[in-house]
Parts: sequence; C-alpha cells; structure tokens
Amino acid sequence: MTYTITDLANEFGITHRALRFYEEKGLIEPARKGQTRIYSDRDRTRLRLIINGRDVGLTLYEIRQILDSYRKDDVTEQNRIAVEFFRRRLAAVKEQRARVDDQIDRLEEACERLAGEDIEASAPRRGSRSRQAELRTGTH
DNA sequence: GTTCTCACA
DNA sequence: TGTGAGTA
Repeated sequence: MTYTITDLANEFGITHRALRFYEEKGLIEPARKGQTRIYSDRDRTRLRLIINGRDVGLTLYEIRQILDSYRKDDVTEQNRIAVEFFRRRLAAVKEQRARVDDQIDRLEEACERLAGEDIEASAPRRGSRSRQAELRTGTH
C-alpha cells in the first residue's frame, strides 16, 4: 500500500507542509515518482512514531535519533535508546510541573492575602479554617 | 494536486 | 516547530 502526501496529512491531522518539514529534518524519506512523494507503509509507521514523539514533547532531533536506531536489528538496543529519551523527557516534564505547581501556590497565596477578606464571606477557602481566620485568631 | 523557496513567529 | 504566500 502507498499513500500520497495528502493521504497521510489527513490521516494524522497535520498539513502537507509539516510532512515536508519532517522530511527536511531527515525523519522520513518517501520514495519519489518523478517529483511526487510516494509514502510506503513503513513511512506511515515512522510517521506515527514521529507524531507520538512530538505529542509527548520530544524534539524532532530526538525523534530522529530514535528512528535512526531502528536501522539496527537489535530490538533490545532500540528500546534502550527510546527509553533513554523517554526518561529524560519525563524528568524535564516533571520539573516543569513542579515549577507550575509552585506558581499556582504563590498566586493563590497572593490572592488570598490581597483579597481574602472580601472573598471569604461568600466563598470560603478549602479546609475547615481559612488562613485569614488562623491569622486573626492566632491559632493553627 | 503537488513541488519548491523565502519570509516569519 | 511549524505556517503563509507565491510559483511552476
């Protein structure tokens, strides 16, 4: 089975521009009929990997390195390389989450501090006692 | 319809 | 990590 650039673009919800972009970056090398690109099932499988990798935040360069490892026959080695990239990305994403959580905490605290008195009357903060109430009574 | 290139965010 | 416009 073969596919045109529009076939795969439609199937994966990307533009034909993106497909050529991936090709330019060396992630995929479709055959040519004249000047027109002809994508094989193998190209389609690689594209699926590209999209999945992109969706979890890997760079195209990282995806290419994983794809390149598939030129080896050693499946164990392929998996080792992929896992290496996944772990690294996982650590980065978790770090991002920690920063986001910290920002949320700071913003919530600031809001409570600045507008707490007004907001509290109508919408009590979570927990049985608000921070403001604790401050007023001096208890914890 | 598909290709390529250049500018642009 | 792509998009838009213009072209052949």
